[in-house]
Amino acid sequence: MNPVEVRNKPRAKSRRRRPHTGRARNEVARSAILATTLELLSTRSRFSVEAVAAHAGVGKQTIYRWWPSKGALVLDALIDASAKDQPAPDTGTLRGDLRALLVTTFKYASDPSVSDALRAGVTEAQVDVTAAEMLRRFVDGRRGAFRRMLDRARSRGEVPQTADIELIIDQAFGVLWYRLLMGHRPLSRSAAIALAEGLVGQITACRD
Amino acid sequence: MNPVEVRNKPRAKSRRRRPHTGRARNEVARSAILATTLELLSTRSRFSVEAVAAHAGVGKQTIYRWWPSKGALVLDALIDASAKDQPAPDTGTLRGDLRALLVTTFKYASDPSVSDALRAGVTEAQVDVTAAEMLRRFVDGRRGAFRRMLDRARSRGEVPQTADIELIIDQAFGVLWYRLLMGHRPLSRSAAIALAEGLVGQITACRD
Amino acid sequence: MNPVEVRNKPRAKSRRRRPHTGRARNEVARSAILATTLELLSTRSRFSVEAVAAHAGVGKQTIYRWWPSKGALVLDALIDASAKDQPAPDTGTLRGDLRALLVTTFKYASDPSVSDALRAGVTEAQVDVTAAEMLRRFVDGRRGAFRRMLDRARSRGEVPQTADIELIIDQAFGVLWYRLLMGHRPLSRSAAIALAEGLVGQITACRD
Amino acid sequence: MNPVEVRNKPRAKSRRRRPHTGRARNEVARSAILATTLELLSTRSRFSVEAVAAHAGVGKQTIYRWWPSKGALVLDALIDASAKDQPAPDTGTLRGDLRALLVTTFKYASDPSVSDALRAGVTEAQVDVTAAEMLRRFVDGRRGAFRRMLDRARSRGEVPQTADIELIIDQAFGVLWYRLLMGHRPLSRSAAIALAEGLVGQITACRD
DNA sequence: CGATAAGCGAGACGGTACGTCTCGTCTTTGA
DNA sequence: TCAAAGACGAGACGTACCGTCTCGCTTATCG
Repeated sequence: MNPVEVRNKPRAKSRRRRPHTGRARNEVARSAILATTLELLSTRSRFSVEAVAAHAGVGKQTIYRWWPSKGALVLDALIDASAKDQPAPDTGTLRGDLRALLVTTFKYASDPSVSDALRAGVTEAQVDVTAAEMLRRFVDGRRGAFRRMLDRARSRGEVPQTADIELIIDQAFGVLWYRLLMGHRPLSRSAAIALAEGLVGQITACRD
Repeated sequence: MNPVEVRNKPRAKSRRRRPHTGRARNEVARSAILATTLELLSTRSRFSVEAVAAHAGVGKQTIYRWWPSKGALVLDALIDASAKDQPAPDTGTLRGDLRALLVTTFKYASDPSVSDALRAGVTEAQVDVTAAEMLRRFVDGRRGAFRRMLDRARSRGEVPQTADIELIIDQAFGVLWYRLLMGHRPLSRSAAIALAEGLVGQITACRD
Repeated sequence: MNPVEVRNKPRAKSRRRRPHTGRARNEVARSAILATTLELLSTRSRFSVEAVAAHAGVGKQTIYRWWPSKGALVLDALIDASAKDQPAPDTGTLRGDLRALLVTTFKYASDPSVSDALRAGVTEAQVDVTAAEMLRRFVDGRRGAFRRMLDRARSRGEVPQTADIELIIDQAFGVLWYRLLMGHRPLSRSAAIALAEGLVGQITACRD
Repeated sequence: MNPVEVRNKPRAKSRRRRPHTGRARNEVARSAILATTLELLSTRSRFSVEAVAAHAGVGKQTIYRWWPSKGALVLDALIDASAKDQPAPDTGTLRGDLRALLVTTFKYASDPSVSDALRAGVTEAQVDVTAAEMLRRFVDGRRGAFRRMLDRARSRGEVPQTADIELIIDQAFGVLWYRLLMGHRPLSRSAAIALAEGLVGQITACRD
């Protein structure tokens, strides 16, 4: 399942002897809700929990039983969607890895349904603490993959000790989110490649 | 006053002979509304047009007469606030200019009241077309200042022809917005300096 | 409960097996709304749905869920209030019945809270179609009682065939509403008695 | 001119030495306002002062300079319209006079534009004190004509001393307003005649 | 197998805010 | 000095959602 999912409602009082009684959670409903969420986020109409419930053929309470707020639902849909995403390959060189990761990430984020979810996610996170925490975990996960890639390159001697890895990561994802939110320029493949090239130059320039 | 302001309601058909009749716009109300908007955005309570009207001692209609939506108001307050901002100095070198601009910009954006307005602005822009256009103009203005600085450096021979100026700008503002929205790391002075250093390295690395 | 009440929203498609789903209507809220409506109509301050909601401790939507408009609410409150009203007795003679009915009706309509509701009801009905229909039903109900009384007298031979019963009723209620709305003269007991006397004279004068 | 008109706004400060300065009152505007008021009351759209001003090509303040409130305007339009109404003839008999007066009055009140104004007038009077006073004067004027007619008949010996003239008048106008406001039956010529007949019967029945 | 304990679709509830409309007042400008 | 134009503070309108609370039902698990 999805380990990031919020599951705070049940388990209020810890009772040993009876771990669970009653009807089991309906997995069909769960995935219908998440799928509908992504779908409604894509159509640029106003997104509402009410609409998700109606469209997914589900009671509103079934949503609020498992997600504490609208923002949490949006973030969970986003996380759920990105779980299917496969990791970038290990090409053996910093330039190759960086290029592969950025191209993959830009391609993924520029898918209309994903980009709408990303936009909605960051929007909700500005208003909803739970969503903010979930977004933070999501972002940290993505940063982690990036960091592992750079650490691999460093162990191969391709990254000098003086290089500020976190700032490199900030620049990579910064461009992604900035273009996503402002829309002044697309998340194209060529942009990903140019960015990779620039960051390689920046990293190697640190050698001096 | 502010040239970016939305002024769509009056003046549908241009008539020569009578440029304006009726009571003039109340500038006191205008600035009270914008000031209150910034103030309410800073207090992390839910921001609403209703609250702005009440707090500014103004009728709700007076807001809607001049701003087509909540988002437009937020963006105008942001633009109005940033108009007071002074430009970064011309230091004569790429490194100096870049560092000065980034330090100034980060300092400005990390002011609590400004950062809340920036966050709210980008949030509203995701939902409100007018706000999106205004944000776009705001962002373009900022990018313009950055671009002029890089062009100056290029004319001094500090920037090679192969350097992708737009991408450099995206990286700079990308880090700003990314940290602002995710909050994983502050917009510190040292971060601005490190970023300037990295971008200088990236630009000069293009020489090869 | 009240058969005149508007109940248009639910039950679009008749399904046998599940006559009702979802939370049941809150009868406490319903009567609080109607009671508050009457109360606010009595205080001669401006009557508003917003005030009813606030004063009854109820959400505005709860009012609009059950009443299609302000006018419908006013009329329903009026109808609900008049349902408690008891019928006039059967005295055995036209003069007695007529006098009893008019005295009762005038007394009822001159109660300050009722008269304010009646005034508000007819006022709303001039602007609101639903309210107009409801007022019409209310008025028809009252006319019906009057007509049954006259029919009883006719079957006793006290009312000639030539008498225009509908016009008699119009005269009786006409005086009532006219005095209510213009306020030039009160709905006193003596006026009711004099009116009864006059109408008896008019009815028996038809014998010639 | 119209003696009933409210003229409270000017004359705020009594200055002797200069009985009149400035531009004289624009009679064209005055009648345009009243005519537009009647016209807008007839079209069953929502009637507003703003609409009257726009439609009459007049500033809103020009309306409020001469009429203290919306209700006063409505009532004045009503009074102005009914001033053109000619009096019923003196036929020499109670039956003839009564019939003539009722037929005339019903005919006048059933004119669509007049009936809409009457309805609006009584509606406004329920909410607006000035309108209420004006309606009262209007109603008293009409009652006066009726009363003079009955007094004439009484001096001819056609009306016994015991007859309650005010109640007779209440019945006549009561039927008018009641039908006007409830709309259950039209203000037809035959109804006027039947009512006249009934009231004659009622008056003469008092002789016993 | 029956009792108990959830989960579920449906939908009413108290609220908050939206963006619109109109009231009656105030102010500017041209005639 | 008047009148048109129109901005203003105020406040109600009716709608859209929020997140919560029932209702009557269905479905697991345990004793």
